[in-house]
Amino acid sequence: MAKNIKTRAEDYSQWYLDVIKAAQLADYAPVRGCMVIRPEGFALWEAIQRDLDRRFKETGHVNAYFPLLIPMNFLAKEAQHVEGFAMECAVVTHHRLEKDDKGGLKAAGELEEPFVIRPTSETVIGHMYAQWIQSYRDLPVLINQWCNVMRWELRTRLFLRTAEFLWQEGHTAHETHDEAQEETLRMLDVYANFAEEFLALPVVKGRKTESEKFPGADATYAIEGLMQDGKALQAGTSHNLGQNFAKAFDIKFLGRDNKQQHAWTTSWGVSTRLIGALIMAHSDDDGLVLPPKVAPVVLAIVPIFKTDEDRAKVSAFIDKAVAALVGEEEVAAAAKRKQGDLASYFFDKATGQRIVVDWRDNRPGDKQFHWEQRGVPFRMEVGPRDVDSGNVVMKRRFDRAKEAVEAGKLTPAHLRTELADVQRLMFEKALAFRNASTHFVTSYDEMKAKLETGGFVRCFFHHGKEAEAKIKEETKATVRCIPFDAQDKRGKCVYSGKDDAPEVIFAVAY
RNA sequence: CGGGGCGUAGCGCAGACUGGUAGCGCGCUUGCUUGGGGUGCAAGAGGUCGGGGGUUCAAAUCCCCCCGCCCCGACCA
Repeated sequence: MAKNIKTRAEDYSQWYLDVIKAAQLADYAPVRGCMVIRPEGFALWEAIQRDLDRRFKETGHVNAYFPLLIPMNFLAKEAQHVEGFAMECAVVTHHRLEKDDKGGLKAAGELEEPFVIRPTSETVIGHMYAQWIQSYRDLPVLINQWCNVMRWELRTRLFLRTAEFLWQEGHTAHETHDEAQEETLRMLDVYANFAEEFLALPVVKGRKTESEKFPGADATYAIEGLMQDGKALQAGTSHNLGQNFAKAFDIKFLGRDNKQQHAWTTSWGVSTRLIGALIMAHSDDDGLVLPPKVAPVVLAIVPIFKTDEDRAKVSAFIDKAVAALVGEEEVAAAAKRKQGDLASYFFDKATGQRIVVDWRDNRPGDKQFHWEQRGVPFRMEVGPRDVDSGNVVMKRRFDRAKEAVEAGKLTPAHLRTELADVQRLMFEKALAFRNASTHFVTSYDEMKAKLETGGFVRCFFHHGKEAEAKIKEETKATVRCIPFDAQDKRGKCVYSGKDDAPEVIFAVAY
């Protein structure tokens, strides 16, 4: 039992924070609502970036960078957009500091027009697109940027909702409505595939209702995941912005028909919130559990020895095992860059994933907890007994399975197969949980009862601002989406009793 | 912004009511010991007691003002 982590049953919120702390993923920053992403946490973001960026490139997108500061008046140009974001913007009003009479500092140089720190970049990017797009020949524009944004949230939680967070935002411009719609759904698919294949997180794809959509969008689509406490988490969104931003920022081009017209734009994003999703979806009472594809360290080897003689014996055995896994060349390279008591070897150069041997002068139990809490998919114990028997003990983090493996079988192919198995099993486990936590209801009473226990509640519902607000008040649940997989099924609304309502998914969400 | 709570070592806290040498646990450093799931012992380092002012021979402690943080609510593509 981990003594520094509360159990999920005891206190789910505290468990979440304890897991983050124990795995050293993040820390609170000196500024309210902000976090420091520590190396162990940032490695997860890097893995996410690496894989997603490849998927963006494969769908024809390129990266660029737009500025952090946005003229305040830009935000006001799109009516719904300002409505949605104005309240949570941080504003820069001065451009320099000077000494005050108490030996401190005070803001000098007040700006004529304040800037906002970007809460999202539709406005500034729209402004630039207006200059770049003149003809249908300039379309489509398919740009993504990786950056930070700031939203002055009143209540924050590490990774899930922080005042500043890292994300990527794709912004595209197209010649026709249909093309923009196709792009919007294409990127939703990219997110869904990424979540399921890479994060082992099953998601539901669907459209947001009017009251839940992005301010300024014609339509918002999202992927929704289910966390272990039965709450839903929006894991990614893709917006069809229609011509709203094109009109607000004057993105016009001369079409094939020789007429001036507004472009059709989209935007889509995922954030460091995905790290929160990873933790909440897979981790257990012993700490972090990482899907192998995300794990910076795939195998941690814990040597066990008492005497110098044993140590030499164990060390020789481990050297051989590691060489079989990473190759002699990598062993030599690792020896050169080695610092401290952790030997670190690249198992996969393309992803930077490593194998570590923990030579620190701690007790073996300490080391087990150390790597366990960090979610490392496999741990291997090697002691004199193992050297003598020719077997090693492999421990699988995901389900604590323990297996004696013949040393000769420890090949890269074997480890890759094991990692792939865990990746698959983790997805299957999460999927089984989600399916077991999804209920179809036919009455409002039944819906309320199911929402009490958490999970996705599917039902026929005539969505609309008023009804949704009322239901949220009564149950805390919101319409997560109008799922694609319901196709065009129609039925009697659980709330109004009227016929011909579409199927939606309700859940209490983060 | 409304209601409640809290600021004392890196972290978690006691001390305050009743003013009198600033403490405990964890962590950290060093040494010995131990080593197959969080060993044990010993020695040691570490402090503007959130800030300013006041009362007093004397303030972490009493009084006044300010600042910050946390929880509940409002807010949250």
